Amino acid sequence: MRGTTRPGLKDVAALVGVSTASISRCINNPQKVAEPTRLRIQKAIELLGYVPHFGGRALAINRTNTIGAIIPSMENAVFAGGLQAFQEALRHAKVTLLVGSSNYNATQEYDQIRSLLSQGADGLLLIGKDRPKNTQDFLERNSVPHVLAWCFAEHMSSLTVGFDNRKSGQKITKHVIEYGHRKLAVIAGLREGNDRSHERILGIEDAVKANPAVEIVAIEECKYSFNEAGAALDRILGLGKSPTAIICSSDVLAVGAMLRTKDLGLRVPDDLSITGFDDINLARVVTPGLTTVRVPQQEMGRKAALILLDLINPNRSNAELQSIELTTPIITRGTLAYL
Amino acid sequence: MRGTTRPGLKDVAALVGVSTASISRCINNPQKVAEPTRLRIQKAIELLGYVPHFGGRALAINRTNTIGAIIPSMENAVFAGGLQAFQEALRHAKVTLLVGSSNYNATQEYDQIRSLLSQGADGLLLIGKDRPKNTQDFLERNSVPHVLAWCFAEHMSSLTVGFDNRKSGQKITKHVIEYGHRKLAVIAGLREGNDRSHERILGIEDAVKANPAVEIVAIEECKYSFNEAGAALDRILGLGKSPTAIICSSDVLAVGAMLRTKDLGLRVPDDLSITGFDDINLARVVTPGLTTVRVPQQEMGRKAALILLDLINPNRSNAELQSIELTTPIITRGTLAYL
DNA sequence: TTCTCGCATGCAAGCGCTTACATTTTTAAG
DNA sequence: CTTAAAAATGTAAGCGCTTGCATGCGAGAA
Repeated sequence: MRGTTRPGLKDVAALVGVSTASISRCINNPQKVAEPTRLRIQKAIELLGYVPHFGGRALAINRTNTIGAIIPSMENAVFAGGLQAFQEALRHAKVTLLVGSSNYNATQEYDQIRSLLSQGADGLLLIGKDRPKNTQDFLERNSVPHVLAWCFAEHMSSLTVGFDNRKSGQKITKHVIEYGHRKLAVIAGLREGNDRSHERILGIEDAVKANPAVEIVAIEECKYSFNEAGAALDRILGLGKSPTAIICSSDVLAVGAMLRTKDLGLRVPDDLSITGFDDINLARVVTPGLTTVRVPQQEMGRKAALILLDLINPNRSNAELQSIELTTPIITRGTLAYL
Repeated sequence: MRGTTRPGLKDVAALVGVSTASISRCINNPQKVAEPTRLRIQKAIELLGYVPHFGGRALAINRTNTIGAIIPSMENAVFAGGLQAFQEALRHAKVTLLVGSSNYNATQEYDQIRSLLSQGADGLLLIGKDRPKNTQDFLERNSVPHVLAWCFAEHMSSLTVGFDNRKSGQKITKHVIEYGHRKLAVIAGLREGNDRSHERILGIEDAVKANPAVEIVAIEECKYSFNEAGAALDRILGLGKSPTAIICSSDVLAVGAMLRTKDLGLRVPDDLSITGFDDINLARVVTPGLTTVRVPQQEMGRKAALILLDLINPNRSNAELQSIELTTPIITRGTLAYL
């Protein structure tokens, strides 16, 4: 806020006729101020529209009550949903949310981390667990309180709130295999610097290896957009290996593939089965409904917030906080056919 | 960042053997420091992992390089998309984004405004133009640099970047009427405290009034969720007035209504036409595709960011900034039938 | 009445950084 | 080599807020 100088503590103090200390106390420790004074002060604050100056406060208490979150993309509804829940939980604790997005790019993430910290973030929410050494080092050297969401790992220096991407990938694949599919193809997000995508693929491979009759005829990586997914589908079909099911590592990809099948005149699931991952609104809305893996976005957001709030709480109970593993149920709709 | 005390300007100064002023200058005005000194300082900064203390800096320069955005909900993809573009533009200017959400609630919005400002936001992005007097007053009295998106108004104390919701509502309705529909119903977001919804409804009424043969048989308001929209559809159909088209003030509502028609065994558009508003991914993905109004989310986000950056620029050209009006094309897909 | 104690309030010292101004060093002209 | 101007660096005064400590006050105990 620039331009006119806003009212400061001393303006309020002058108006009320007390010292600035009392005003400050009235704001931070109301019970330390006598009732009548408190009321007069509150009235004056209201009247002047006084808002404490952030820098001053931050400098004095060395704390900003701000938490940063860096997500790969706001455009994917799955992160937006998690972020919404995260923010909601922070709001209740009067903590503000700083947001950055990394575009699935490690360097951008590193920059954003530095940026958010230099903006005074008391703690950080990050997505996923794999990051380059320099980023790791930075977090450790500065002992930045942080939690990782969208992943789960027990023995790690960071706390995590999420699910096991590999197991989840395995689970949906088993499910597809149980439906009788033997020739599978995969459309996944770019693995590079994206442990979620990477692990989901590993999980898919786990399930396939466990069953000699099953094979993966193609794995295509692409960006998270309908069109890219459509192109990936084209490449897969172009191979002529005729898979009966396409396992996608995200709903966006799955829906992109479905859209493309429609253009090609193929029917889902009669000609081709498709599964997704995330269970965002899209999955429910396409026809037929997308069989997918539900990711507990809200729960991750909310729980991550609680842990983070605890981590940055100056007088926190020294009880050790634990990583939290959540489950990822399979949501059965219509895109997966029995063979 | 808490815990270990981080290195400060004087630690760096001590290490290099110069005054803190030189360090500061080296960071903010490198050209004011002699080459060799500069190199030694940079090395020391790197070595210590020094990051300027946000509060101190903010206090000294009275600026945070932070901009706040308060959107009604992150869960609606239309805002998420706008926010993403907004953040992207800010990032290029090295400005950080603070986010709040209001849940379509004026009081929460007011709180968030205060909160973001007290977090030091230099400027604010808000959605829509109508807000209670206390909020307006607050913005003015503190002369908060801000821009309003998702709306357009020329003669207003605030700058706007968006489109005319009323005209857009009128336009889609005209379109529906041109398709031969005479009995219309409306499903809209709660008008209360939501000028976008309100104006869209007014626009719909404008179009209807212009044509005596056309009537609105029902207007139902509800929250932005599939289920609420479904319930609204039930109420409308329960009236027995058999409208031939439902105009929805948002894609989420339209898709919710479509989902419900499917459950009821009605066919869209054969039995009932439905139109949306926003043109988010959902609209493209449902079957049949949703005929809707495209809202230029990215463009609004990006342009709002540019204006805001200009507004908070301390040495800004005094060229008057203008509100920007964008167009909202109608996207024709399959949910609107010729009658 | 006098003394104590406790509560409400004021005083003033920083928190880490920037920057106008003062001082020193370097550069270049004569 | 002198000297003035320019460049580099140092000094120190805040920015607005919090908070330990000092002060003042009234109430209850002796």
